[in-house]
Amino acid sequence: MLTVLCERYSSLQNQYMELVSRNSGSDATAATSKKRKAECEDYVPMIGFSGKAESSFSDEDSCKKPKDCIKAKISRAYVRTNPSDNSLIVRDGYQWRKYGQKVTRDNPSPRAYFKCSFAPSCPVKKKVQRSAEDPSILVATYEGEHNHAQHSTPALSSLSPNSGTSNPRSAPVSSSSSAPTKSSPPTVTLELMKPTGLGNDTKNPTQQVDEPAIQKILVQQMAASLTRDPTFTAALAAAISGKVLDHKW
DNA sequence: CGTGTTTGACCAGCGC
DNA sequence: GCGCTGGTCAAACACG
Repeated sequence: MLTVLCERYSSLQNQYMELVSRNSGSDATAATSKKRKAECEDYVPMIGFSGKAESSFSDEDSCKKPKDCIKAKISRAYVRTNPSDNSLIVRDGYQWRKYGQKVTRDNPSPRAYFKCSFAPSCPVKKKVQRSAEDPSILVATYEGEHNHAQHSTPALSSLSPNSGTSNPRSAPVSSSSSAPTKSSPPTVTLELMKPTGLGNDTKNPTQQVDEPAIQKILVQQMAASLTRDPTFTAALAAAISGKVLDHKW
């Protein structure tokens, strides 16, 4: 089931990338041309899975005007959530304090403004808004870099804008039942490996598992531990139903 | 009582 | 200069 899930995830991601690349030439540039000075990023959206996402980074190659980008590193993360969930909470391992919310012109859903709880010593800010195209996707824009370590849910470290892409050799699935904040309900994180990480990446034979039996045992153990977690099954059902709906493009 | 959220008001940048 | 818009402030409020 996980393999099928990965394959469908890959194909859906490819379709989404195609759509984005098609639209980026016309709508995106027109829409961003009227934006203010701070919005100088180009984005390569990467949709995550089951409420979590891979971050996309635009620090070095996106800013055409260096003067606009000196003050803060800007990155953006796309997070898939349950569309019925109205909260603008993106759990990325850091603790945030909300200081404002605003309805913007180009998007009917409100935009929430967060500061790192370590402010003012940590200057990082975060903006979270639902995607206008797909309400199930939260767009989190990070400004600045944390000058401290994460202090909750290290399992979500791959969501951090400063941590980069998660290591494909790390555990592909992690569950987190401990809520870092009182307002965040317990969730299950499903960080699926990309297809290249499943052992069929011929470019990097040293990372392949030599013994299929070990792989099989690992998969069985992961599946057993996951199926024991009722929150995982609920989250998986929600993710699959969301993907099915997304497929009707 | 301390901490975090909500929300209206205010401010600054930008285009006309 | 004026109006629009995004971003921030801060008092009021909620909650444990």
